[in-house]
Amino acid sequence: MGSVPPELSLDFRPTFVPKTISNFLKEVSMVGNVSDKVSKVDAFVKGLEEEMRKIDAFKRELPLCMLLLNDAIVALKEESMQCVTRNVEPVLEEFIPLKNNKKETKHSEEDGASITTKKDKDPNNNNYNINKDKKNWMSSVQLWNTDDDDYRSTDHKLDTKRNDEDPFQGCKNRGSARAFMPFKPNLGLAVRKEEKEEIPVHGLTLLTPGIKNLKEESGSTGSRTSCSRAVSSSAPNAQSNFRSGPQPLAHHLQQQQQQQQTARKQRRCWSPELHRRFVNALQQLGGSQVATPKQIRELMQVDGLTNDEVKSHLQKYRLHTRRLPPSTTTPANQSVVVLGSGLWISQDQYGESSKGSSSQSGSPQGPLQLAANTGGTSTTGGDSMEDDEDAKSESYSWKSHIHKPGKDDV
DNA sequence: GAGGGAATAT
DNA sequence: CATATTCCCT
Repeated sequence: MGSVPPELSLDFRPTFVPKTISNFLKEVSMVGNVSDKVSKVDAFVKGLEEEMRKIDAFKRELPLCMLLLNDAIVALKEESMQCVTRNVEPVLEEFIPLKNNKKETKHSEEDGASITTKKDKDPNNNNYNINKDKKNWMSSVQLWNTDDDDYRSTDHKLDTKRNDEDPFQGCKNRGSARAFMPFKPNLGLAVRKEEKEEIPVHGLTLLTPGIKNLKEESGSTGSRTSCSRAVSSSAPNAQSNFRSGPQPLAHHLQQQQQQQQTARKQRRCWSPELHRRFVNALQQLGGSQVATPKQIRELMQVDGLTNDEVKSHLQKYRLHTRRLPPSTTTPANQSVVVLGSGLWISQDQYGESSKGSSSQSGSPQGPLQLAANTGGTSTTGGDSMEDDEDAKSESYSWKSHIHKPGKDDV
């Protein structure tokens, strides 16, 4: 951190030649190596920032300078980001449907699944015939979905706020359930650290429903998470409810303990946005095989997300992907075959709401269920992808995102 | 504690 | 069956 970029140091070395931004960009664009590219840009930005700091004292005298500098910085940063996110020597991974595992038990290392150049040989194309029809799994855009929370009770306010950055906007329901989380009456309290009702995240908010389930440390030191969550009577398994009679306290405790033992955390499903971040993080970290849960979690910057959750997600992700051999050519802008945007989404919760038929009422766009879009975006083209996120469906699955490059996918 | 893998629950 | 959580081991 200490080093001063050449642009700033007083000793002008030959390395530093002032150039216009457009020249600079031109130059950078010629650089093949992405990381070089990025570091070049970053260095430049650094210089600009330093410059800005310097003239900060004179900002009143040089307002336009400030403006220009700022403008340049922002633009370059953007550029840099883009380099990183989409160009970063994409770690090529492809999805493999678990189902077909049988066939390709192993040895499918060199599957050619990919990008463009190889069409002459792909022996196992059949393996990868993915259902091109994507039943994407997201039905909401929220970060987490859980089965538990009932949406019907939320009275969406649906105000017209639609920030582009607000992941909520697409949310079917409870889009704006920020300040107040309508919980079921019976499960009143007990919000534990993990189950914060909402967690602001970089413009993302992560909602978790009220209750995951109870789990406390039993006296026997055994349990790992000694989370003392309030024992609301409405555990998912609601066994507790049944006999809440006048029984001795000991009994009660026992029951609680049993619950704790048996009770599991409510399943939370990954929203598209969340998953997008996940994938993004993976890319930055060099692929699912090398990224570690913690790193991923930190990169994702999602509050409330636990290592375990990431780990689990990662585990599954790895199951579905295989690293592709660093393709010889690697033109740096070939797109990666990553699952575009699937996320876990809860399984039931959507359809069945008995009373508030309009359950999802909130969704601004109306209840688009299974989007009919079957068109697989042909990834080959360039870096346009990850746009299929709007499709919503009730189901989720990795396979729905597998993409087969070959035109003839059978 | 973190990571990986596997058992188990949903 | 697929996914999510938890357990076990290192």
